Amino acid sequence: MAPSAATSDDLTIGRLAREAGCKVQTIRYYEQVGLMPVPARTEGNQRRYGQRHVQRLAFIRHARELGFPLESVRELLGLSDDADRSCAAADAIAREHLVAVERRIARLTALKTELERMIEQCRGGRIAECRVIEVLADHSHARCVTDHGAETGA
Amino acid sequence: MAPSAATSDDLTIGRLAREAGCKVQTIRYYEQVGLMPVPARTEGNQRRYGQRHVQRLAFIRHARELGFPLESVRELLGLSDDADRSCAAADAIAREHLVAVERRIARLTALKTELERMIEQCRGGRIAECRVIEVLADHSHARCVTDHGAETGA
DNA sequence: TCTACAGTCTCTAGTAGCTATAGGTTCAAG
DNA sequence: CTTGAACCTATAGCTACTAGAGACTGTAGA
Repeated sequence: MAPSAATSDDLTIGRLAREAGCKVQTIRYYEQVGLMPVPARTEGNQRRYGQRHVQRLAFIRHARELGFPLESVRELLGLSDDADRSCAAADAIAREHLVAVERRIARLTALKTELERMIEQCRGGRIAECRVIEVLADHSHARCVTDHGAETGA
Repeated sequence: MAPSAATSDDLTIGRLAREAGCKVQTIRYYEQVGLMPVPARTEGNQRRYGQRHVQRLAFIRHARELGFPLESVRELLGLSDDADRSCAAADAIAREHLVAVERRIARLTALKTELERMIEQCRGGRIAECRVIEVLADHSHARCVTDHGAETGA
């Protein structure tokens, strides 16, 4: 066989980013926090990547797209490195994440209901009679369905 | 009538926080970013609050609990100060937020489906055959339902 | 070989919305 | 007068990036 050029590290960070569909900065960030291994460098100090980097980055990005926090991604990566271990741990991480997602959905659904009620009741008059403002100003009179807790961010 | 003691500014920041169900730091933060008006101070430089502050903070907290970002809260507060204006603007803000919430629900529901599929297929063997790891490692084989975009954070 | 210029480098700061800590001061009760 | 809880300011930290400045590298064309 000829020496495989396929595994040589010849991808620039820009190309890797394009293949993974993420930003160059993001890759550098992953390296910084230890999710991506330190790559080879050219004499001019530029990073060069190979196939293992492509795969690793794909794994990370996919996990992120599924909403796993970086800390979980880190654990999953660690697990995936050891092919013989039981996959119970990976399963547990996925299940936990699923529960978290379900909680967020429930929370957002409650918010949605309340927002709909609020908007529906608005008759489009003056602020003084505005149902939206009114509800916000007075939680008790609004007799909110939920005691809507902490989920707030975008 | 007796001079109303009810409107004098005599609440400490700690008491205000307890009434609003938020942290002391949060109130100071709201003051810093201009959502809460600058309160009176004692000779010893401690903040003292009155009823208008209680109401304003309740408004803010309630809007936050409904998931409005601070920027929207700011606008809503501005609108609520002018009782004669049309409430169309307030209505628009609420509707926009509702749309955002609905988008997030849709996104999370797609994630939920995919996580469920992934977990369900896991037979609990070794990592090498773990469906969870496999799906993460290889997006194409996983034939994901969604091209699940950007919603990731907790 | 020289020159452009796109791409890369490091470092720093910014995003949202708080939360936590440090080190010091004030208030109210005993 | 003393104690201790609550208050003060200022700063850093959280997640997961993203954007920018200012300098350097790699490569294609003349």
